[in-house]
Amino acid sequence: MPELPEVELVRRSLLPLRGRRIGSIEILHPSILSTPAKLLETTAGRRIVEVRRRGKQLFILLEEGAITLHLGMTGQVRLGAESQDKHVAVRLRFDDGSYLNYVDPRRFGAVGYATAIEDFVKDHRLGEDILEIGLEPFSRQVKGSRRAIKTILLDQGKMAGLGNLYADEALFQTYLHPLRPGISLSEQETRALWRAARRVLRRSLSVGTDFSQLPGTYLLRHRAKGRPCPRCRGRLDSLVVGGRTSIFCPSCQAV
DNA sequence: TTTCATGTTCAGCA
DNA sequence: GTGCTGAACATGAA
Repeated sequence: MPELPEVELVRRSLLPLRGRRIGSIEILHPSILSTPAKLLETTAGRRIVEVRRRGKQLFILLEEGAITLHLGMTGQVRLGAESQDKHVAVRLRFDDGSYLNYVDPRRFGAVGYATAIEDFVKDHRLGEDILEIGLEPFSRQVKGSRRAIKTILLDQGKMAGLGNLYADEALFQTYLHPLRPGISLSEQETRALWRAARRVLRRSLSVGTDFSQLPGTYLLRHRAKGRPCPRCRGRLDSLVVGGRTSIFCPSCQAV
């Protein structure tokens, strides 16, 4: 599921929950809890007022406090009936008898309780949302570091929302090698990257994150080592940066 | 059977 | 303090 566009779709799907009151909370896989179960259970009886997102992090705002939700690598939200899936980690029952099932086979996700979004953002050092960040702060983050640009883009404390796939896409569209030190980017390259990152996320959102509906020139449609680059037909290559596999075109994205 | 995966965090080390 | 690597978490798909 989870990079910014996928999480944003989940946020939108949760908006109809506004106004509903939480009846009870069932915790089936406690290992995904990021705060004590007791805290989460105190939300029983409270009404949902809004659903917000910052990067890949979701906040279900209540009359008081918020339920925090991160989809990890395989998290899914299923609304409606009570799911019997063995991977349901947390289940909320609402006053109208409907359910929110949080399903997460790998259990890398996290569900918890926060008093306020601002506290959570501070505690988890979450950077500004990549769709919200202005060119100036983006540029400061990029040019203020000697680290590989790919690593900077993935650092949720610098800017929140880009994951491995969309970071590669933004670099591909900007002809930048993933290992280029942030500090080495020109003004022009930095601006192009800022634009590309936002463009790519919005475009994916506009097609409901269905990659097959993205333009054929997108790297996302061809992400595999050895396959032809959609621009120059050269062979795509891979490289591990910051522990993640980067797919790039060695000829379009020269160091 | 083995490898790899759209994420995050932490220990260890230079 | 900076920054890199590897491991850990747990499961399923190729």
